[in-house]
Amino acid sequence: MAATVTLADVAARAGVSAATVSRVLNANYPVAEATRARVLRAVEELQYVVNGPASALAAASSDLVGILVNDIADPFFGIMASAVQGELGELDEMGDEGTGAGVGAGAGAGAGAAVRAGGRKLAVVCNTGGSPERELTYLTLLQRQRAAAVVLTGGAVDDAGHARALAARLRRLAAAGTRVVLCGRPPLGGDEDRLVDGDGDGGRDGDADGAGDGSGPGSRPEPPVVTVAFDNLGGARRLTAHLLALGHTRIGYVAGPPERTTTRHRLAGHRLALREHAPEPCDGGGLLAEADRLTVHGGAYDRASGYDGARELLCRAPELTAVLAANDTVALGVCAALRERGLRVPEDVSVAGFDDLPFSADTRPALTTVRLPLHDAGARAGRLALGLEEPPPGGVATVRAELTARASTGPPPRGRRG
Amino acid sequence: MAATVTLADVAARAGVSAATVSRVLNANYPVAEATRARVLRAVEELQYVVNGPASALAAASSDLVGILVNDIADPFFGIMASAVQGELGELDEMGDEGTGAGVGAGAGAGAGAAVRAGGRKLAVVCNTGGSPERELTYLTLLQRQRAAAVVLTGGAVDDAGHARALAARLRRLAAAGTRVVLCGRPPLGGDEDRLVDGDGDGGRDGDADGAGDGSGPGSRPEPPVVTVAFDNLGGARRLTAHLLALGHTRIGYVAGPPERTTTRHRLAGHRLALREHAPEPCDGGGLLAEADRLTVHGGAYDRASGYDGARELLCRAPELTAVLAANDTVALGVCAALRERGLRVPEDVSVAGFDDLPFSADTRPALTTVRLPLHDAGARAGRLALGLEEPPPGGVATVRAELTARASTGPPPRGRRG
DNA sequence: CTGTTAGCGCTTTCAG
DNA sequence: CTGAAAGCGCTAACAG
Repeated sequence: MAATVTLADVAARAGVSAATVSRVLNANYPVAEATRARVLRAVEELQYVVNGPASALAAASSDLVGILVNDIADPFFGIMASAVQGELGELDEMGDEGTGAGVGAGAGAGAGAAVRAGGRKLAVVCNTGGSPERELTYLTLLQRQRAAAVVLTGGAVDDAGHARALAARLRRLAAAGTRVVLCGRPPLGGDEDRLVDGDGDGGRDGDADGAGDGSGPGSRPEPPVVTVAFDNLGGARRLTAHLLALGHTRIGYVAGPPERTTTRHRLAGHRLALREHAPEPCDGGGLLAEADRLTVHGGAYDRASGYDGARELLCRAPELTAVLAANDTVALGVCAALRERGLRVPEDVSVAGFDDLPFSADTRPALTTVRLPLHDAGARAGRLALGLEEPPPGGVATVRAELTARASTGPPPRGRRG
Repeated sequence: MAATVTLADVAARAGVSAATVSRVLNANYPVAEATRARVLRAVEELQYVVNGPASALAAASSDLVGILVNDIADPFFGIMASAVQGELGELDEMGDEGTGAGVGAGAGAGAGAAVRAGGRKLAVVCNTGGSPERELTYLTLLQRQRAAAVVLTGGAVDDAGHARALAARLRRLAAAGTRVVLCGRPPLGGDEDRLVDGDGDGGRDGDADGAGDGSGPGSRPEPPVVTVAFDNLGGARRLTAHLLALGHTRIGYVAGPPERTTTRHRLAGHRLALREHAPEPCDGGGLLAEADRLTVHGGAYDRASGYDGARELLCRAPELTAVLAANDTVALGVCAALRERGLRVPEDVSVAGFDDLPFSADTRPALTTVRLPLHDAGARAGRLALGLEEPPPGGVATVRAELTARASTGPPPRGRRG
């Protein structure tokens, strides 16, 4: 176990002080070119690798950026995480190398990587499995590491207790200098619970379409937790409206786990559309009244939930002509269950998903869904996490969820029209 | 920005020494129950969070476990990563809490997470995007953090230069005490290049089944890099044999990026089956001779490569009756291209994938593929990384790749039979 | 069982 | 431009 080489070793070898080596490595201070070269050579010869903990301790900061996801095996998160990470990674190669060229070239590919762990961020993704406890745990771990930033992706668990605990920890993180951004999840202290007590922000977050540069100088208090949210409600509403317009009135809904914000918002959008459909109270009430019976909740956003949910729905209401799924993966399961019953999609039953994951365009029939700009949202979150982009006015950007009608939805079978 | 609270603050508040607080937090030393409670309360009141870098520096070790993946948006990696992480996460709650119960209960859910970041590992996944440079970079970063373990998943780039650089860095990591495990990738210094030079370890890595407490000081030889590999070659061979048995002889192959080990091994298996098919040199030679013309390489393991590849193949050899894809995702693209040409699967052309990702059973027609035990392999890698499981003899375990025949393959169209 | 005493390896003023 | 020195916050022997 070769005694690990330290800064001091490099310094000795290069015949300079540790301070100088540090300055060369961090490129944050002028150093004579000759000295610099000597140091770099020593680093190379000794295969020196900075001791992260030590430098983090001394500098009171680290280059860790944490990305929390609910399910790493789900492309929904994979795509966002990948986009976030992509933004961070782009700071590559010669940021402010000062004297430039020589170094990058001189080091050579393989070995170069060893030396330059310079100003690069270590983006890591943490899989919470959707558990609030693990989420908190990871946040603690990240806080412990003095992470530079944290990005939380995907819906949250909508429980007052956890929401409060989470908000508290997030604010503490932010206060400690870690940038916190929410991506694909509602703003902190969401809908039912303001939680923004002590902050005393006078004005409502009014500016719907802020013309703003948002860099409102000076006056802004603590760096807030910034959010890139999806318009789940709006998307779901448009999706249901699409079905309604096709003539469906018996619409089943295989929702996600009931405690998740994503589930709730999509469901809310669905019901909103239902309510809007018939201006007269009685009719609208009719569809809405049905809604409860036609909604089942799955235990996860997975294929199995879709399969089981659709079977349940079919028992409960064999008359339905359309099934909405919590997301595309769930929709896959719904289709499977339908086929098993000998029902054709969309001739007998229309099916729609949500998210527009890559495979959705390739299923047969191609899946009608609501497109979420996962990649863009993730990239934006990444930039926000790095402080490369001005936070949106109010700290919250809501990105549009676009109806993407494909072949899995069509008019209800003749004679069954609403 | 509330000045962060330190161990000393907690110690003062609890009226004990810093050492005692440390002992309580790490539960690695006897502490009087009363004192312990006092400390815990102080921690709670002060919302203290351990400074990771500081403790890592002092203890010369960290609780970071890195999982490297080629593409985090690909479920292939997501599933493995999730499995690895699952193993690490299971160490949860009261490992060796000593005095037991009281604490876990006393702390309360939300707050509990804050305190106990005890013996838990921080499993993080790093997305290399398939780039060898980024792989090296992440390894450096991880080494910098003195990671406890590193798991590299998925195929490698089969280039002598990179292989050497990678092997070198991996061995250095291992030498520095980081456990290194390869999952779904061929063993280090793989097929063409041993690379185990200068290490001068007298005895072979002898202790096959160390009765070991593992903490064996000093005497332990180098902890080897252990591998959980997939039998890509065997799987591909069985898959092609399946097609051959159905009567196909014009089999197209949309392979992955040419430089990847995974691509090469699968292709090798395919060709092996082709060669084996006809004992007579001339026939076998015939199929093999065709193979080159019927093989196209994609730039990635994605849908687009499948789509483009299939189109190319169709131009080149409209007579083919089957198309093998680099993996299931690629197969999706292949099917899309085929459909576009008005070709039915499997009536006109059979299609098969590889990996058996979750969606593969749900596509129409259900995809014939080769099932890889992604989850099991990941879990095993996780256990290996934690030292929870004895390394396999020779340090390499090869897991089977099983042919999973479904509806997307069938006999070639009448009159076109080989 | 608990306090004291040294550092871990690096960054960073502050002087040259 | 470079060196010297003083910690960053925690852990790990040692003594009590």
